[in-house]
Amino acid sequence: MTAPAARGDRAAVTPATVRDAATTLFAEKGYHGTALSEVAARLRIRTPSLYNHMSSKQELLAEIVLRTSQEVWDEFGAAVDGHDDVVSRLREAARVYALRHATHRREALIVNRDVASVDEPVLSQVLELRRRHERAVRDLIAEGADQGVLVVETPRVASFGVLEMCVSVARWFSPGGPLTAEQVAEQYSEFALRVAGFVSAPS
Amino acid sequence: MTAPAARGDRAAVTPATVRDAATTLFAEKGYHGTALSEVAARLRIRTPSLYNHMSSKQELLAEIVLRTSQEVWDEFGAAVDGHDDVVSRLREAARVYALRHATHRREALIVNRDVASVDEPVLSQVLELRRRHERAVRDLIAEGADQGVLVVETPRVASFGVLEMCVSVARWFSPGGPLTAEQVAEQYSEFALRVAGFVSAPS
DNA sequence: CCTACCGATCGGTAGG
DNA sequence: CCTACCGATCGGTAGG
Repeated sequence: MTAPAARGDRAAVTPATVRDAATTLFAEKGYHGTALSEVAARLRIRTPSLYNHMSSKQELLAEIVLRTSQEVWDEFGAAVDGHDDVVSRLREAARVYALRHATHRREALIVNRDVASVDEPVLSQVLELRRRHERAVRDLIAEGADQGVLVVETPRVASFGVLEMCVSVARWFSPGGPLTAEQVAEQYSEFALRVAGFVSAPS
Repeated sequence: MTAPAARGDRAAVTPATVRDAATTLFAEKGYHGTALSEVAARLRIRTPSLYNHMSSKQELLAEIVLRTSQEVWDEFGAAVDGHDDVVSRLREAARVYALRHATHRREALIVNRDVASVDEPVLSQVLELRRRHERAVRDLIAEGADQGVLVVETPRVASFGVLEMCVSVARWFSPGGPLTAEQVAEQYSEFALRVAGFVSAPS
């Protein structure tokens, strides 16, 4: 346990910097595996000082998870907007979802690992946003199957396959790797169409 | 905190029943989110009595994770064995991997959530087993691409897509749902071939 | 932003 | 298998 450094060595602490430090540590060690003393140490302050910028550890988690879930739903809407055909809508939905999981890896890992630790009433809000997103993608695939442009046995299974494949980008992608987040998202949007049974040259 | 029930109300406690109770709770609440007192309560005994059947909480986690990782690698070997062509090998590899994640959901959730909490030297053994499995699947896809029976931009990306898609079955599959584990595994093995760019009727 | 401190709970041990 | 108990650590508060 080292003492905090002198004033000049540390940046200003704000609610945003506290949330950012918590995001890094929750992603790395999990919500229950992270002590607030570790969050404080990252910011070079003492644990009680954190309470000038947040109200509780639970609030930090709830904010991270709710904000992320809301952004996912908003991005989905923006992505499918302006595309009329179901294949383009599915492609864009998968692209933005995969892209987010490459560019917001920490938040994605927290949501997928610790969403069950979020207290009510936020938990219900988060689950509702997730359900809406899942439903929208499932409906997209079902619609494509009805139109005959997609070929799937079970839309529900295919939609889980597509969505969870995109989610998992957060688990292996590295910003320092050979591919950019955009390149990976592009490949994954192609994977999504393949899983959904899209054939560019129908027979 | 209720007292343990009378003798006749509880089954015999053994190392296996302790591990099973821990598996259920670790999967549900995470390793750090689970107290040994909860494991004991599930077995209707007091916390110190657990130590007659295990040596530490960490040992429980290490056993679950190592055993599962070893089984994944063994199953992969058995699945590809006896198949000569790369497409059949990939199909069977994906099928058994998806099937395992539908039938061993608790263990899968623990491995994917808490593997980083496993202490050395077990952690290194686990990571080595995972690397071997990943490498074997990547090599399978690369080989198929070389032969021209699979079409992928980047074998590494496609192999992550395939593997992580199968992993995620553990996150949504329900044994009481409309599909059996075998039916889901069959669909996922088809998804895997689609992601890897297999076309049954080559042009 | 800090020191001092709180009650609660944790994993684990002693010793039957 | 239990009761009794340990030191350590947790999230959080008091009061500057």
